[in-house]
Order: sequence, then C-alpha cells, then structure tokens
Amino acid sequence: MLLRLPEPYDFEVSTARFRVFGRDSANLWHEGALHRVVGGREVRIAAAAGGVDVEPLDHETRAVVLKLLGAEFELEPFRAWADGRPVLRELVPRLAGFRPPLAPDPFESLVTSITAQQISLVAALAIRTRLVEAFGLRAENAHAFPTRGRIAAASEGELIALGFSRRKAEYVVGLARSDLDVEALAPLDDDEVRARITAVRGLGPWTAEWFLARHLARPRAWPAGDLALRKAAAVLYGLDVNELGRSLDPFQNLSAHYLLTGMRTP
DNA sequence: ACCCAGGCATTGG
DNA sequence: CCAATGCATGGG
Repeated sequence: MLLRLPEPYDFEVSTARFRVFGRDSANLWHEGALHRVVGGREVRIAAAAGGVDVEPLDHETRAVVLKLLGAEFELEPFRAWADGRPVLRELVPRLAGFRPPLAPDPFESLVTSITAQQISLVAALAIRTRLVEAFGLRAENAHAFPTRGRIAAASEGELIALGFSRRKAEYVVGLARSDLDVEALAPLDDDEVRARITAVRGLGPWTAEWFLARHLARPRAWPAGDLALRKAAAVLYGLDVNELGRSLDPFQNLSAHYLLTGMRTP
C-alpha cells in the first residue's frame, strides 16, 4: 500500500543512516527495502512514487512509519529559509528530498543514544545490534527493539557480554528500571524534557538534545556537544557550534540533520 | 601497537 | 567551579 509523504521525498537519501554505519537489525536494510517490526509483525518499506510502499499497512503501522520517516517535519518553510543562507543554500538542494528519519519509540531513542556516547557510530551500532538480537523478538528478518521490561530484567553482566562498558551497562539497565515516564515527555516544553532526561544517571545534555531532535522532532533541538556537529560547524562555517546554533534559529534541528548528512554525502 | 570516534559520571584541585 | 580521568569497541 502506498503511504504518501510530502514531495519531494528521496527514500534512498533519507534512509542512508540505516545502512552506512553497519547492520541495524531493528531498522534492517534487506533486499532494497527497510524492514522494521511493528506490533510483532515485520513491515517492509520500499521506495514508491509519491511516498513509500508499506506492506502490510494497518493503522498502527501507518503511524509508526510516518514517525520513522520524519513525516512531521515541515520542510517547505525550512527550504525557503535556507535559500537565503550560506552553506545551506547549496546543501539543501544537493540533498533534495532528504527528510530526516526519527526514532519512533522514546525508550529505544534513549538506549540508542547511550550506546553511541563517546564511541564511533560504527562501533555503537555493532553493539546495539547485538543488544537487539539478544533481547528483541525476531519477526522474519528484522528484530523488534527490546522492550523496556526485557532490559529491566536483564543483568548488567549480560550487557557487558555484548560489548557494553560497565558504566553503560549500568546506564541502560538503570534507565529501564528507573521511574522516568518516557511517554509523558512528549507534551512538555524543550527545557522540561531536558531536565527530566538529564536527571537520570547516564543521560546527559547530548542525549537529551538528540531525544528532542530525533524522537520529538523539536525544531530548535541542537546537540551542541556532538563531535560531528562541532566538526561540521568548524569545517563548513568556521564557527563555534554554539554560535552557529544561535544563527540557525528556529531551524536548528533540520539544519543539524542536513549538515551532518551533507558532511558524509560527498 | 597505537589513535580516534556523534559523552558521561566521578574525582581531585 | 573547572580540569583530568576511565570507559570498551571497531576501523584506520
């Protein structure tokens, strides 16, 4: 079934994230399509004219796939705004049809960020995929991301055996067992979300900001502590990342995604 | 054998 | 309050 997305939409460019860092068993690139488990069933998402082909497509799947593919971003105002600006004026047309994908699930988003703290995304994904395959139920080819309950029931030793540092094993299990209500964050304003997230051990400013950016799709989210984003600010603008962030208001989130994707898409 | 890679908590001044 | 330190893996 066709699931429409605002045009232009380039599925290959938009989903490159799910391929370039290695095998992602929860967002699996398989036979030219993106596979993800929704409600226990494997869903196949493929390029199609006017949007994507989704099979099977039910009510829940529609919502998850729209979230996953970043349908909620308003790209038209961003493109118009970017047109008058240095760097983005060239970058946005070069990545025409790029719509940043999102993490559909809040717990998954936070755990994914913990795995990616400090180490390369290739190393982080290798570890995360081992976690997904160890604790997430498999459908056909893809695995569901492990549930919070399953992680809460795991031991730190089991995570260490998958390649987590002792600290990160504590963070992940501790988050799963914490009283943070991740579903309750969505209606809160940016600063309140930051405060609730950073109150949890192992979740710092960088993780909070990526949660705002990649799960809640907040327009002004700007992970200034991000190593790759600091490099992009220096290389593309010759600016400090915080200065650049202020100059990109109110489109910091989309700008960050375009800058990072542009940096690794020659 | 190094060194770096999309952080964070902890410790010591 | 700011600087230094350890962390584990994958790739160069």
